[in-house]
Amino acid sequence: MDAPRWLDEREDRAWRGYRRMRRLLDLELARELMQDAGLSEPDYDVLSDLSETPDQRLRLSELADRMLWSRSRLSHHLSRMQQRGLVIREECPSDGRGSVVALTAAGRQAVEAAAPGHVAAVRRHLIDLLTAEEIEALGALTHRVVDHLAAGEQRRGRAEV
Amino acid sequence: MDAPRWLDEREDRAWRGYRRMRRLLDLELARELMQDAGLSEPDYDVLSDLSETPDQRLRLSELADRMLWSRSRLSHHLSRMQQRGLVIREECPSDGRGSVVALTAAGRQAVEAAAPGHVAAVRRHLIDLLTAEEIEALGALTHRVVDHLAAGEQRRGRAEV
DNA sequence: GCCAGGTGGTTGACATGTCATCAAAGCGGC
DNA sequence: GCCGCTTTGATGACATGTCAACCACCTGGC
Repeated sequence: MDAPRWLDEREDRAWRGYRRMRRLLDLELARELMQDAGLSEPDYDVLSDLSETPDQRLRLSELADRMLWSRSRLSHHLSRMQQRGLVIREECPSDGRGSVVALTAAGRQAVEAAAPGHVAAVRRHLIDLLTAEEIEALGALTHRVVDHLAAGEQRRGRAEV
Repeated sequence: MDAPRWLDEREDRAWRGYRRMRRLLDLELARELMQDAGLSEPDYDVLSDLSETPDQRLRLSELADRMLWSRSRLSHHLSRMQQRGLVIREECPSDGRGSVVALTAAGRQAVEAAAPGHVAAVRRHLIDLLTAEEIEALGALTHRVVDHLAAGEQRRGRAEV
């Protein structure tokens, strides 16, 4: 193994800052969301993704892919949300194996009630603290990293049989 | 409630990119760390923080604060790591309630074996994909957000009795 | 010195996420 | 049409994290 290239001071600062921010920002957003709307972040993400689709419904696998969740996780989570009346499972007309999740009226109300406050929190704790250039840079850099990771996954998918 | 200020296109791009990156980067780093070194990210963080202290040992509360973990979580996790022989609990000489966690020889070996690969992964999937300006910007922006959140916590701590 | 209240850490019950496995249904070659 | 293989989603066992309750000990006012 070659001598490892450790992180220099600036790199280390960025990396530690990123991890700290991730943790604190998550905690705070989750805290406020739960307090104000009674939803966890995963709840909100599911409802939000569903509410953005034209028909307020999605195939499970499609939703899982969008959210970068495993099918198993989604299935468990939807069962809990279904218990609470936020979503409902329907049969898929075009594929007998499949299911479709749909937003219920209560689910739609829940996202609509939660969204303004949640967006405001995201602004207050992140977006509004950044300059226009930083927002631009953050968008560029995160997408580059995401594309790189997605490409890596592709490669791995082909490689390992 | 005022009309919510939704995110504009650039803000949305940054926010979505951030969340996607967070998820994918985490998964990939955790995957490689487990595969190469048999450690989870929480394991690595504990070992890494301990190995950075002069004496390879810390009070539990001190470690919990540094890691932004609850005491409960730390206690549970240390029990598991202790089972595996990576750390050991000692009595605190100066405070009869307290405990101290110390790195074992095996624990030290584990971090030292894991570190080069992990740093390389962080470089490969994040740091080396960014320009010097982006690294600088990421460091600045994350620290600003962290400071803001920490200040908010302070305020809340005083406010709610 | 002693007691009231705070602090440090552990614990158990519960919520959530992961992994492996499974059944049911689709798909494709023959 | 049939059979093997894949895909979809559900499920159960397990790992991990959270929350509230708890004990032991410290600390400060009296």
